[in-house]
Formats: sequence, structure tokens, C-alpha cells
Amino acid sequence: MGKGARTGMNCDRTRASGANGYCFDCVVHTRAFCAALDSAALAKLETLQSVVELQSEETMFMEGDRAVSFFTVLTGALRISKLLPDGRRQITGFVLPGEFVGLSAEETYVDHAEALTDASVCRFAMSDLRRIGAEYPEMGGQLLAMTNTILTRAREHMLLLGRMKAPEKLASFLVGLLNRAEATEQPTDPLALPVSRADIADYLGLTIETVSRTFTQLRSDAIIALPERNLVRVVDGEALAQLAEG
Amino acid sequence: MGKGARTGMNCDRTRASGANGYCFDCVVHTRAFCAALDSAALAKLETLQSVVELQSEETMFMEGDRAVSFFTVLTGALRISKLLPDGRRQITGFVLPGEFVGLSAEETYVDHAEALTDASVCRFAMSDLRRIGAEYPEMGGQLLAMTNTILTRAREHMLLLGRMKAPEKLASFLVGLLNRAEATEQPTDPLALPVSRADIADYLGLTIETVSRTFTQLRSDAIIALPERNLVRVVDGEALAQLAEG
DNA sequence: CGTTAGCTTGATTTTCATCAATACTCGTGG
DNA sequence: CCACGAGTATTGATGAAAATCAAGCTAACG
Repeated sequence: MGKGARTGMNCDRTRASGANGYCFDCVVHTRAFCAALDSAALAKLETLQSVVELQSEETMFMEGDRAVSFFTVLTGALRISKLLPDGRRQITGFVLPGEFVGLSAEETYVDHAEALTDASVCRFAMSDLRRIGAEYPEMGGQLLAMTNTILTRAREHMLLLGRMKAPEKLASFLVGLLNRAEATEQPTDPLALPVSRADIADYLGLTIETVSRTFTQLRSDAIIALPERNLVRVVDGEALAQLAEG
Repeated sequence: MGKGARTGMNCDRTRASGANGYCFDCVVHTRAFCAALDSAALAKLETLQSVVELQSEETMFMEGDRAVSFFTVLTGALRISKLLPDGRRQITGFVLPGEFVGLSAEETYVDHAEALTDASVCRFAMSDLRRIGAEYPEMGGQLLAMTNTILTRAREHMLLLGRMKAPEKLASFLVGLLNRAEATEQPTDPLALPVSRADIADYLGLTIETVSRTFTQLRSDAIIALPERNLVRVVDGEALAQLAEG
């Protein structure tokens, strides 16, 4: 198993910390797991962290790798996926700035994490994280809350995968993008599609062709317009939301 | 919304604690979230807990209810599900003795929890739990680890829902049951199917009919036998495992 | 017994996957 | 600047899987 280029393998040979300045003025400082920490704790964290730069499509870790590192996304986005032996892929989630990956209860990672775009992540050794966590319980609380949020999203996604039809799935995906763009104050009118059709397909449990056909179906139903390949214009938001609800 | 009988509504009017003896000799004491606590903490927990008895199919909480309680299953099993407005249902997981439910990051529950069988659960007020958690950080660690385990299972299930075919889904389900029965030292040769076809269908993202047909298909392929409606005999474990892997 | 709920089986339809071209986009080099 | 090619997306034709519609069957329970 494992075919992808893995230039960032385990991310252990990495440019030293501080690329992004210090923890205090970190871009995700207010929403990451470390947000709950006081400046003494942050100062300690800072000595343990290192920033890793990833290129688009670069593999960060693979299922089966020893789970030695824990990562918070600073910029860009990651893709978490699982594979069947014959190559069928399910994307189980995307990881955006401020969110983390790599916190497995197991000894090894249970899924793959790859850069969806060029990205930078903040890395900790799992052992350091545990040590800090023991010292600052509020950090554990934050990790627990964030993990619960991920779990809630996962369960919503299970409903989508198991019970929705293709147009409902795609509408849900678009509504999700829309909400996210609003939350981060990015343009929503021509809404950017930051992922390939293949990724959308593997996220929604469909094939590329069905995704494509469903896009054109939504377009001919005058629910969306597609001014460019990776730009969507929501024409009938009401209808889109309706579809997305099932 | 919400049509189901809800006799145990929010479980607040409940027989007082101690039905099962004390925390120290609780049936799930060694594997529940409280396993990490010392006896001082346990003594405190004990004053806050209450045991709730549920009948089969009784609703414990519903999506939208205020998330005031947290539950650990003592005996029996629960079913966690989500619904689409038109009634389509996805079961997102089962909760077995020692496991918990109700730890939402939100103000309200985001899914439904019902008793799959007659069950007893140990209830805490969320506020009490948070208070204790602040005092005993090791409890937070245990909750985090258990939540991560649930998340890992959820992601595996996403792969199943999005990418597996009916026979693979059913085989995975049976292998899961088998492992669980082994782990809890319950009979595996005539393996008990503790759930209805409808529940299996809603767990696997299929219809009842497809589940039924797939059972008979596995039977005619001599992979399993069905001596009784709710008993399975694994004839060709190798083939079953193969299917389950995808 | 007769009724009912849960399960199985059969016939048909729908949805989506698969297979196969064809188009579009972008970058490279002639 | 245009031609070419690779990668990505769309579209079309066909097939397979699963859903739906519709009977029957079986076992448990009054």
C-alpha cells in the first residue's frame, strides 16, 4: 500500500520553529486548541512547536504510520481520507486553519492526511502535547470540544452518505462551502470551489461523472450557475437549501 | 418534529441513584469514562449520578432537546440516529455498556438516542460533569480518548457508507458483531443478531429488502448460514473477512 | 386459530456506476 | 503566436446495483 509521494514524511526533518513569528501572534491563535492557554503556557508551547510547509497534494501522514505528531493547520487546507484495499477512497473531512489532525487514540494513524492546497501546519510531538496537556487541563477541554465538533460533523456526513441522493449531497456540499465562506468573510457570490471534481466525488460518495452531471442538472434547474469551472454562483438559494436539507 | 414515545424524557424524573450498588462495584467501572478516577473522586461522582432504566425502543433524548444530561450505558444497548425531514434515517452508531452518549459541543443534542434493548444507564447532569472534570483532569483525558475512539469508528463507517457495496457492508457488520461477541466472551458460533433488519438497513445505508436479499445471497454463497431469523452461523470466515475488507 | 409484525421473495423502476468519447484549460516548446 | 499534449471536466450510451412496489411467508401472541 501507499503510492503517493511523501515528501513531508512524518514531518520530522523540518525547518525549525518560528517561521510564522511567535505563538502570540499566530494566525490561528484565537481559534486553535491553544486558544485557551495563558501566556506562560503559550511560551512553553512555542519551544515545542515547529512549522511545516506542505505543497499541494503532499502527503502529511498515512494510515499505519506511527502517530508521533499532532498538527494544527495554519494556512491552506488538508484532506483526510480512508482507502479500501482496491483503491476506493472516501474523504472523511477537510481540515481548515485553526483545526487539528493526528489525535488518534491508537498507536498509528488511522487515515491519510494530505495537503489539499499549499499549506502550513504547526507540528507538535504527541509526547510533548500529552505532557503539556497534563499540566494545563483547559487545553484538554478545548481538544475535547473540538473533537466533539468534528464528531458531530462526521455524523452529519454519515447521514449524507447513507441516505441522501446525488443532488441533495451536492447541494449540502455547496451550502457547507457557502456557510464557511460567510464565516471567514470570503466572497460568496462567485463562490470558489477549492477542490477538484474527484475530491468532491470522494467526499460525497459518488463518481466524478455523477458529480459533473449533477452540477449541470442544478444549473439547468436554475439553482446555480457555473461561470467558471471552479466558481459557483448560487441563483436560487432557497431551492439549494431545500435540497440540502433532504 | 418528534413523534416517538418518550417515556424517559430527559430522564430527569428518575429513580434515585444506587440501584446498581455503588460506583465501586459498578458493572462498567473498569471501562467507563470514570475508570481513571481514584476512590475519592468516585465517591464524589456517586453522589451526582442516578441510574435510569429504559425499555426497549424508549427514546432517551432527541435532536434539539437541551443537552442537560450525559449518560453511560450500564446494561443493554442504545442506538444513535439522525433523521432527514422526510423520515429517512441513518443510524450513526450503537452504544454498548461502558460507552457514553450525550457529550455534545452544542447546547442541544444533535441526534437521537433510543434504547435498542431494555437498558440501564448512569446519568449525570452535564454541569456536574464539567465541574468534576475541572477537578480531575484525568477524567477529561479519558473522555477525550473515548471520543477519539468513537470518531475513528465513525470514519470507518463513512468509508463503508460511501464506498462499499451491499454485500461488503453486511459482511463488515457481521465481522463487527463477531469481534464484539469475542471481546465480551459471548457465543460466536451461533452469533446473535441483536437488531432488526430495519436497524441493520438504517445502519448500513440500505433498505430492509436489500439487507434481506444480501443475507440470502451470503447464505447461497455458503459464507453464512441462518439457522434462525436472528442467529447467524459463520460458515466461511475467510470469505466473510475478505468481503468485509472491501 | 386468526392477527399482526417482521422478514423474505419477486417484478419493476430508478439511480448511479461504468465505459467511452469529446471538450476545455493551461502550460510548453516549436 | 500557434500547435501540441496532459490533465481535468463534460457528455453520451449502456449496464449494474439497489430502491421501490407488491405479494407472500413465518413465527409469536392474543
